[in-house]
Amino acid sequence: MKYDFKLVKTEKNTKARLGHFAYNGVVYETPMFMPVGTQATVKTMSPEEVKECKAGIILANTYHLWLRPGEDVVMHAGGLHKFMNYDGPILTDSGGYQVFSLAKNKKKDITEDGVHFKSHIDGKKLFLTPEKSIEIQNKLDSDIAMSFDECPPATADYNYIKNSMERTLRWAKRGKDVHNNPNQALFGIVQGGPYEDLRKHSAIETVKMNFDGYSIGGVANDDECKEDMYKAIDYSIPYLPEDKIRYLMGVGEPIDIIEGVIKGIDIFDCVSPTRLARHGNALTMNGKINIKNAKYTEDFTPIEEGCDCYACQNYTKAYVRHLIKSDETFGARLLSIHNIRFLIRLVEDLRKCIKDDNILEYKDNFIKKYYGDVSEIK
RNA sequence: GGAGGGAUAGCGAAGUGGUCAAACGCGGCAGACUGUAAAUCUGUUCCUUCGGGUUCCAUGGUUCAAAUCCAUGUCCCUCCA
Repeated sequence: MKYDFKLVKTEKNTKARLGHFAYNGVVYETPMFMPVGTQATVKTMSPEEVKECKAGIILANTYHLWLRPGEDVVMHAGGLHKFMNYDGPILTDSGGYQVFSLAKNKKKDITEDGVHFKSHIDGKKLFLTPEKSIEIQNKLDSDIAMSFDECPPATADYNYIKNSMERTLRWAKRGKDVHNNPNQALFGIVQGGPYEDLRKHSAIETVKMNFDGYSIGGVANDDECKEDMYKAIDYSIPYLPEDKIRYLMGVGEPIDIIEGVIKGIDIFDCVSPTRLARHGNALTMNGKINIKNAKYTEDFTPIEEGCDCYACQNYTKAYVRHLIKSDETFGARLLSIHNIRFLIRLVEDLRKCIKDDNILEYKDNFIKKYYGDVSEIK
């Protein structure tokens, strides 16, 4: 395995953990936020810009790269790192989430063997199995592969989630059995919705298979409330080993990252910083702002006062607003840089809090600043 | 000088007697976005004290009823001299 994870410290008042993730001679600290680059690119950003934001691991997606350009093309290019020119660690998602998100309103057929569904590009019939997902990820040559799981919708009932979770366990075993790349870590995924018994069972059984790391999935789906997400974490964490990385999949919002860290999560990923950026929104410690709003027309201050990112160091809200309103790609790029850097600054703050044992105080102050006087957090 | 065509909301553009305060696109204003089918999607966009009021170049006319028909004027475009 190319990386080494060490738990360094646990915060005094919570379960928050400080860890060291060593990769190719570089030590990255956890908690960490991982930018998402589904199609082997963090949308609008160059790898150099991603690194300037002090990113560590980034994500790419098995499903998308399988369809286009095809895993063999990436393999012939010399693997994902060479293909996309990123020498930091890369994690590939298994495609399990795409079965849920792409086929949400379309026909799909989830069987014991795998999932039949249709390509979002040309409608071609596709069949993805746990073995196939691992095989593709092997060819992509990511550093961390994810098990192929099912991500049931938040609206699913207990029985559906129970059956789905049990199938995900069988799929995890099948994936692990065919995974034989010593240079690639393989993570298991805990499912089970917001139910304590299901999460517990899923966590215990997944850990028995001895993966290199564990993630909590099926969280932050459409319609899911924060309480259910927090339950999913609380019900899973006690059964995960201390010495392995814990990954909360698809999260997220700044407050959820803070809660996740407090509950013992080490790494996070989320599309929101880059998607929000492309849609004209900037994350700041004083809340999310919509740079398109008329009030920023002549606001010649940085996106966020005190931010050390390239966008804030060199450009004003008025300029970024102009770019976004004019549909210029540079605007989306500057906001993406800022938002990625914002979440990474957030986890930097949290790491310091773990060292200083004052993360709860930080959370209280964050909520006051980010949400203002509003007592209710949506 | 002659022959045609046209003027519709901020802009472009449908509509050619009533169901028109007027499709649609752009622009404007705002909202959503959590392992990216998302540089996407949604709402709203004449005025209003929410009863109603005032619109489709202008003026006059026909009609129960006009953005729509008629007359005149103004401006724009194309073609022929």
